[in-house]
Amino acid sequence: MEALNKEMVISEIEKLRNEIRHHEYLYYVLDTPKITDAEYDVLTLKLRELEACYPEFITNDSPTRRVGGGVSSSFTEVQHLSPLLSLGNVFSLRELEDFERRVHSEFTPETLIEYVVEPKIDGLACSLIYEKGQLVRAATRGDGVVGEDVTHNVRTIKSIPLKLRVAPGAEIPELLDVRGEVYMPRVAFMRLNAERADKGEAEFANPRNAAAGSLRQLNPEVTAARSLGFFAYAVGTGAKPYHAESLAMLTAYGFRVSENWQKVQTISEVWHLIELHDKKRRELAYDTDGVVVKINSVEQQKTLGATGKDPRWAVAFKFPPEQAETTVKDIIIQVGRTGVLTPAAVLEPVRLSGSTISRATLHNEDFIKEKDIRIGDHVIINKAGEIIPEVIRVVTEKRNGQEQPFIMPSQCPECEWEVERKPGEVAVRCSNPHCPALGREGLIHFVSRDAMNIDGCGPAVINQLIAKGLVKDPADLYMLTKVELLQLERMGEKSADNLLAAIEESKSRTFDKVLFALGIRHVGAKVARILARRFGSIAKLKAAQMEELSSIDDIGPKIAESVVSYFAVPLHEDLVQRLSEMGLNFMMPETEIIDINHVFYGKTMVFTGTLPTLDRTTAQNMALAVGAKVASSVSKKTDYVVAGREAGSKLVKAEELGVKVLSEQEFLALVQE
DNA sequence: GCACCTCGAGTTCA
DNA sequence: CTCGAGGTGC
Repeated sequence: MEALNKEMVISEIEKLRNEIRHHEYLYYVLDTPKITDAEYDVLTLKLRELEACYPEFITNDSPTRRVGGGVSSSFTEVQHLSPLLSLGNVFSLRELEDFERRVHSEFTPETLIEYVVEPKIDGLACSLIYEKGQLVRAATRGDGVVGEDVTHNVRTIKSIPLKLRVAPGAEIPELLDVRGEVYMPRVAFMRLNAERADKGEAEFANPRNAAAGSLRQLNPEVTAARSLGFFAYAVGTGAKPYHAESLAMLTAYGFRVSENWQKVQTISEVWHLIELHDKKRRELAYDTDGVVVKINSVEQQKTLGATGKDPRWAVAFKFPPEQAETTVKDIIIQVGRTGVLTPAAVLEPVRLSGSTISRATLHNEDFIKEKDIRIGDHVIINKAGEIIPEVIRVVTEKRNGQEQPFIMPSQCPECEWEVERKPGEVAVRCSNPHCPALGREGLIHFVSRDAMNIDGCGPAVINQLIAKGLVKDPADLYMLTKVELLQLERMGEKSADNLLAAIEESKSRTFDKVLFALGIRHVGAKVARILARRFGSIAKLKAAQMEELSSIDDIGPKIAESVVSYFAVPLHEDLVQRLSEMGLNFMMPETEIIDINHVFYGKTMVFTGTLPTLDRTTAQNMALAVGAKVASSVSKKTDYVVAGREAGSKLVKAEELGVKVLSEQEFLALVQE
């Protein structure tokens, strides 16, 4: 009796939930509501009451549970199941045809290639993970590999099903990784900005920024009130053999998929669709910034592969960005930490896609010459990648003859030294080793996030420290006292304590960071790490000669020369000495040092088959940790193949080529030596 | 010697 | 984000 009753309640609740889910689907996904808002409210209220009576039957996928979990204090990082790739951009028919040519060159002439063309929503990419049909995690794109966990906010988006729509009896996928774009409809954006303006809060520049800001709310209730939408456009894990099938599957599972996608076979058809999308984009309720063109067949996608970050099987055609016209008031010169003189245009401030632009980089002398940019010119600017202002061209018809051609100064604006331009180089340099710009910019680099990461020490503070004569080089930072800091403007007790603590804390940075912070030419974050791990200590690095350095992978003669000549300067030697006395790390932890005598050092290794105890990534990481290179296919350059069960063709090839084959056991024994 | 990729360096605004 | 330049593979 008891059990029967319980089942009746559950079935009643579930029936109600499904009804609500269906109405949400009709309203938010299909845009064809069958009931009024009031009727919808009645249904949800009824469900809430029922759930309140039987809290033990509340499930996480219930439509009443979109907002839950309360306010959190931060976002955690999550690794994507497979990377969320970014797409290469094309801006013209010509570039689109180049794409077509590249694709066709990989296949025989008679191969049928189908393209799927879909609008590119201007929002932010997210990955939604469904386990057994339930939404369990949502993450932003981040750097493509690791993103931020925004599950609690994404749950509030009503066009995202908390539970996949699966027909009764149909199979529920174990794991599904849905990729799509979270966006804010234009109406919602305008309403939000109006509200913010009323409250005297800063307005968002565009719907995309608003969507991003809304998704990064710590309180999901705020997100829920922002009426965000979601378009699904791809499947990671769980994809079908054809992209078009994956889209159809997403539609069936209850996602909103752009209804305007089409499958075509030629680039001229693609171009035709792009023109159509461009014409129609103003009529849509949301912003689009282009059109995505993908190869339909996943098998063909795999053949094409990826180059670095971008897949070779898809491109994003970008609509021409917003432009603005303004005048060049002046051209100024900035001196960077390497002594390069960089010209910048001072512009008459102008609004452009949400912000006011007053400056634009002009890169170098050649750029100005090529575009013939003169002081007083009218110019067209846009924002490259929606962020960085760029001068596109001069409006020559508006010239009146008063414009001043730009002449690169022959002296450094900071120290009046003669500047030089080496043959074959674009950059003009001030080579005064005591140029104040070098010291200042060097310090700014030293404290920057990827180097010593000293918080509360921005350019404003650095400039004051130099002006007051408190700091001349990075080592002086570690001698600062609170009394000295309090002399600075806008520096109170609290900020001074924080800054001192941040400086102290920076002493824990590892050697590779310290090496990068020194700012040796051609030694960026990556190269610094390679050098730090290869030599282990500053003493060994200093002792290294040209040949030894340039024999290292990724280090060529230029970098080697730069490193050797850096340490040959007494001033630099002295700096390193003092920093070392201050307690900075000039040694790599033992575990991070690469042993060049290790059997696998510099060897190319391929892992294949199922290893008995390790998973493949772990094994590969172990190999990388001792300085091996991991490759995916066997060639005559391969030194070792580590093979597990069901190793297949790679093992056969290794045997053919006479490459040494190791078992997991042998690999482990050798790697741990 | 050339093509391709990766890295370094400089960059804007809120 | 974009450019130039360094490094490497063909």
